[in-house]
Amino acid sequence: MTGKARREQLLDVGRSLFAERGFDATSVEEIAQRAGVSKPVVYEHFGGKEGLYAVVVDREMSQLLDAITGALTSSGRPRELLERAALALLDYIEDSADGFRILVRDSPVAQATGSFASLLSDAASQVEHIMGNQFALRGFDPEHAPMYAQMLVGMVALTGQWWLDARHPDKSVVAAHLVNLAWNGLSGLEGAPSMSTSGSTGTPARGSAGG
Amino acid sequence: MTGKARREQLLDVGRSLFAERGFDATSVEEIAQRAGVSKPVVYEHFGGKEGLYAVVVDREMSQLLDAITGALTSSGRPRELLERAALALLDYIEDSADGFRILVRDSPVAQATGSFASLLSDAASQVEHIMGNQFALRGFDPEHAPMYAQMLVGMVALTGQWWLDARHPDKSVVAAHLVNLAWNGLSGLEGAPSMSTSGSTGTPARGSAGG
DNA sequence: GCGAGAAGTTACGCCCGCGTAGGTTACGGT
DNA sequence: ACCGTAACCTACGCGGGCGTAACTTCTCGC
Repeated sequence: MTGKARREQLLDVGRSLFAERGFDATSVEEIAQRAGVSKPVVYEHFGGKEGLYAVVVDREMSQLLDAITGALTSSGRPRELLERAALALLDYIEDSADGFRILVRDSPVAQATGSFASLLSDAASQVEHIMGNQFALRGFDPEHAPMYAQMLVGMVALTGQWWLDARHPDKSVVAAHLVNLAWNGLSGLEGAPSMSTSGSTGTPARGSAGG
Repeated sequence: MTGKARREQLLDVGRSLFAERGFDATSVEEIAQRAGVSKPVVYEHFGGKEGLYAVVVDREMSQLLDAITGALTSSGRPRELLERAALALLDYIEDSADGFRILVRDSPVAQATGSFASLLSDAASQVEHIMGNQFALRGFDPEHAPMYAQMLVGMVALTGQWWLDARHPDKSVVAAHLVNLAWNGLSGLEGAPSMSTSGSTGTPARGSAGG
């Protein structure tokens, strides 16, 4: 097998194992064994366990970050951006679940350099920028923008983490409900929200429930 | 030193170290050393590293869970319950930061039995119950209640995680803004929300000059 | 004063998993 | 035919950290 191909295979195997067991509990021996080779091959390609892990994390990080950044920097009203960003995350989770598991389940290595927390704060700062503008328009204290950004990011991120296992309802429905909550709040919740891209209908009932 | 006292001391030292380095990276040797004793003492009291860790996690789990459950099962309108639950979490984070760090930073051991994820899903199921009632009153699909519960819990939890390091603004302000977003949504956001009740630990909400 | 037991110590065995040294096969160019 | 190189293997050194065995105070209650 050619070196390049072997390298990619090892990355696949490593990603899968790291997702399943975590960094510490995964041995180089096991990675090699599952790839059908012996240990030194791994060292040949990545210089060690941390090297392989670093590449895996780096790829996943940039993939997810690109998707989210793309969504947040596209043109449209803030509500649409939020919707796209949520959907981007769910898309990523759907077809790269292992990668997401790795990012969520930090590691001693990535802790310092680039962890999931840093990715979240990166996303949050983008949201923060958008919100800062809106706050300025409405005359709110812009100092609170970071906090609200954090709340939104947290809501989306942990909902994604939940959906990772639940996988139901469909991601577009989840995204619609996320936007529903974020936009309308519990007091003005719509019963059956829909994506803004496919038209907006619903029951806008801004009456307080009391109770 | 008496056995009971030594046991408590080891728990303190262990909590601190586990919070700082994580489970794997913390050695029994180090725990013993920082407590001013030798390794076998730890084994005498807890049977091993996992034993000590289990006790630490169990205490933190039940402490936090009790606080949140207490808030969510108290009497009042749902909005007040949310507010109290958020404040309960922030209270816990404030005076037990190390414990919170441990819960967040799961471990290979606790993964199966009781991890932070299980605590979240526990909290979520309580929220879910409350929301199910509200959904029924409003004629919404109750099947979506778990999802909204997850969103709320996620929002609060990750905001707490952010506040763990930020520590600003004051926790009562954070709670007020959490409720603001959850209740009013971005479209109906208030500029300077205030608590509907005073803080549980006697720290009253500070009125700040809104923009 | 003196045994009993609680509290603690030093020293060791052992396993696991990382990383490396040195040898083996296959294949393309000359 | 023959050398060089790329891919790969078996086998080992080594360290760290868990858990334990056997020995030493220290302090009571009598």
